[in-house]
Amino acid sequence: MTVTDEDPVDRGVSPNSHDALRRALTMISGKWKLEILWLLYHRTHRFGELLKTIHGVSQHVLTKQLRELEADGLITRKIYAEVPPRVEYSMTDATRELEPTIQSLMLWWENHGSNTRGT
Amino acid sequence: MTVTDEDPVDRGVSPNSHDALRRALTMISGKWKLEILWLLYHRTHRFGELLKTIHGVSQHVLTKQLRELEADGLITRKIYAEVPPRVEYSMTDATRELEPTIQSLMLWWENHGSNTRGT
DNA sequence: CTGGATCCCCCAGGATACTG
DNA sequence: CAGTATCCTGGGGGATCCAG
Repeated sequence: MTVTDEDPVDRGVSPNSHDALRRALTMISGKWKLEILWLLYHRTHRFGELLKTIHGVSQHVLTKQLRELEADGLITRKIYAEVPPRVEYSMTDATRELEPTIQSLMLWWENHGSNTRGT
Repeated sequence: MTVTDEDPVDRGVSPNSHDALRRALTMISGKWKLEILWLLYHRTHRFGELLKTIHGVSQHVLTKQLRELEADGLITRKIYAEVPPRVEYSMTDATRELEPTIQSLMLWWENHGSNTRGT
């Protein structure tokens, strides 16, 4: 320990780690992203399914969030060139490996976070 | 509302977990919160120290983020009734226990997140 | 069915100035 | 030194309509 206020390395991370962290958080901080990922953890979903299942989200926003998740490599978008268009979204390896972290956060929340400002 | 057509898979979580999760994420999603927490992991800091160390943040915003963190029980604010006002911020138990989760997220980022958009 | 294009609202966050 | 009080802007997210 002996953290002399000048020793940036002590937990095995670089000084700018919080910066990378912020980006990581941003990737999953969209209002519906967690719910989307959650559904995709179970199985592949079509756009319409997501729209129906996630109550309260509009196509516009859902599309946007999906696009962002895709750009961040968190989900895969597969388009079927059929007459009634069909698009399926599924998770990626990255998403799957993220799950333990999510679990970790959830556990923490249950222990410490849920009893503060309940706004 | 419960999950609809899929089996209650269970990764040890309740149906509405994504909701709680979002709140947990929100708690640490402020633009400077991670950096603040990071500094407080090392040691207690005064307001002025944080303001100087965290480049780019204004008093206004820093104050706001600190207030939010405090309201969420992530930091402690101690005021010394001295002539030159002194206020010290330090982390709480909750914060300390959150660290592994943060580490987990960081590791994930290094493995999967850093090679997508953003560089 | 999927998902653009528009318009709107709200608020986190930035800049600046003023006090106890 | 620490913290308010204003004012301002960008962008996330909502609603609605149009299109391939």
